[in-house]
Amino acid sequence: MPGQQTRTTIADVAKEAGVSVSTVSRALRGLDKVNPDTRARVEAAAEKLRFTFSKTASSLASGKAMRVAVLLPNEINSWFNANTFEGVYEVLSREGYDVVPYVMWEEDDLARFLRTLPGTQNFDAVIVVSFILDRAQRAFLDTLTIPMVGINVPSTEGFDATVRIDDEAAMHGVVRLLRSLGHEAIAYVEQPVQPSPFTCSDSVRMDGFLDAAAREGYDEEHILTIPSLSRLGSEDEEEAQESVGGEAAAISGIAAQLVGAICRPTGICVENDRCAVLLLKELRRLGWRIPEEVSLVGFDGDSVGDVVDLTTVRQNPLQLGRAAAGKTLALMRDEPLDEPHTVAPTSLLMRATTSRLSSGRTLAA
Amino acid sequence: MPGQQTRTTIADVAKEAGVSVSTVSRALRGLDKVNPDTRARVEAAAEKLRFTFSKTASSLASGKAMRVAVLLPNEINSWFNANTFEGVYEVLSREGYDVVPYVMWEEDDLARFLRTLPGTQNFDAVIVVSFILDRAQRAFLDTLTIPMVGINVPSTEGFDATVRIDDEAAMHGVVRLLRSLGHEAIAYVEQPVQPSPFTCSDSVRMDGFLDAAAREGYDEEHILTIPSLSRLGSEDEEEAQESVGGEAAAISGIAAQLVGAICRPTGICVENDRCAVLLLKELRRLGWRIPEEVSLVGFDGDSVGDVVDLTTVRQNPLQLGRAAAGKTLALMRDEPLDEPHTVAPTSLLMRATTSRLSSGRTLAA
DNA sequence: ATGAAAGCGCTAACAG
DNA sequence: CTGTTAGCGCTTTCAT
Repeated sequence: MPGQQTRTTIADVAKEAGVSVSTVSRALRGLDKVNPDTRARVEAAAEKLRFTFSKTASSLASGKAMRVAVLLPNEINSWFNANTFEGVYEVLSREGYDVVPYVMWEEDDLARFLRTLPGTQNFDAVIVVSFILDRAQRAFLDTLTIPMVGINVPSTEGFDATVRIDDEAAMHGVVRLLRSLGHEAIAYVEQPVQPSPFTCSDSVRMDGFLDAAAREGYDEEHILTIPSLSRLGSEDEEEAQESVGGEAAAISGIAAQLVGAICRPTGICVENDRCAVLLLKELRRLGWRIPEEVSLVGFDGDSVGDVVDLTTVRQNPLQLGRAAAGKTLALMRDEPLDEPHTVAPTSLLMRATTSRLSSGRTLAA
Repeated sequence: MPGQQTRTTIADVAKEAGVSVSTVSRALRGLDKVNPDTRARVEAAAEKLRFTFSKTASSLASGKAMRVAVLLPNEINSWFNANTFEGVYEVLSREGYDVVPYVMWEEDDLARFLRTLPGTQNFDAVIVVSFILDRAQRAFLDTLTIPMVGINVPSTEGFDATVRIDDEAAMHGVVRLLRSLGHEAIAYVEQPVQPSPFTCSDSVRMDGFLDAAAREGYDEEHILTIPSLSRLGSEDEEEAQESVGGEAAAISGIAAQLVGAICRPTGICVENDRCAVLLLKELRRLGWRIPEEVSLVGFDGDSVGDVVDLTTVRQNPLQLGRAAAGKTLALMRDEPLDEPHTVAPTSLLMRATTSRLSSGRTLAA
């Protein structure tokens, strides 16, 4: 049990190598203008003393935190968030940056986080994922001096760079597909149980669907929407449980709405694959023949869909994350960005949960 | 375009409030021994100046980094890693700690990381997930002064605390199940494509299986093992591709081995659910009737298994993460740990991919 | 190519 | 309860 072992500092190395601290700093950081011999001596001393820099001290002295914050809604562990984060991590960690996740549970968390941003150099950049910022917040971002990069944020305003997919266009593609398959009544299903009372940019998908449906000539009677429970203002706090029970119940509730609909939809689009596969299972259990009588389309390209060959809209959050990180890197280095705001592609993956509806064939009432 | 806006520091607030910096520090941190009036004045000044602390400066001065590192093998985005991380994050972020992930791709990364640990106070604690450390490394951990906490590490040696599931016991349960269902030839399948050349503690599962099989009276002819490709020393660098192609190919390779086995197994255990569902799909495609003729068991309790009602061994990495974080917190606060090393439960979840083998019934050769 | 010195923004004794 | 005084460990002009 040795006493409070005082950490070895750059000064110890300097003494050991017989040079000044500034020389040690230069040598160990690989800067030029250091005599090779000196450098070798310093490195040997550092090695011998098992010295490594204190990031904290370096940060304070240099003004660069070597740290970027990633703001995520609800959880780090959803398919989209986790993949996005991984992409960001991949690029930034390689360049020596720490990538620190911050999960926002309620609107207030975001506001609070943003408030801590100005004035102090805690981060070299902030990457914001999927949040819908109000006008005031976006204006506020403009006052900040560090790079702010958005991923799937509805507006580019306030951001130095953004990367996103085009949800509207993707939904339009889905609606066109359903129409071309002969579906005259369609439905959009949102993820029933939101993990927290946050409105994030997934919610633009439903609008995109409705917009596309209108353009494709569907009238109100032939469009069914099943919004998430939280949208309905159900304030049951029980719902945000970990237990899958709530989710299973919610899924069967959705299935019931679908089955009991006045104008029963035969073309269904679900907000994400995770939800879609559960609904698929439930609907089949209730006797719906998919894809013979009903077509189901997911969204994401999550591997859960592979097992059941779910037709879906694929996106690549890993790439989204990488792209955002690349832009962040450039911005931190004051390099010019040829295209600050980019749109990443999505693609319709046709698999086994969609098929042409035989004309004249209708579901029994 | 205002000039380099110099950040507002604690000194600015002090001046504004007409007090000393230390008073500001105390007031804003909520320490006692501060006159309520003074505190109010300071808070007003801080608010007015939009002041927030520089974490970096605080860390340097106080010696507490308020940051803990989480070391993860291969990727942050596997089911186990992501859930574990989320659990850790949940607990630690609530207490004001930054939780910083570090992904290790090769053995060297770990060694390098560990080397940077001594001497400098970059982290207040380190949480290590699933790594197998050699004797020298474990001994090294003992020399460190900050808390080291392990999750699913094979040996408690070198760690101040650990949380783990009992893989051996769980595998024993699986083997007993298969035996009781009447399976006389059994197989263990490892995840074919490892994301990186890392050996992490998942590999103890196969040993557990073999051990259990021996104890339950299976002889070598009736045990088939299909180790991961990387174990076989296949050095194809192509394999670590992102494309699912490699994985799909690997799965069908496994299926082929199973189908072509001299003593065809009817009870199969797969390292994890993700892999299991893919294999399930492929085996069914090849005409195997599961569970009527063959039983399949996964591992994890990943929600991918829900869709196909996969029988599996459930574990709860979220809880593992929370538990580890709790211990970490206690250690950082020098609180005593009543039980430094704990084992979390797993449970066998019987679903639709296992069933009793009708006696006398055999697969056609 | 190297050293001396002045901070970076804050905390933590120690006085008062 | 509040102010004074030293640093925390490193980077960075500015000399030399």
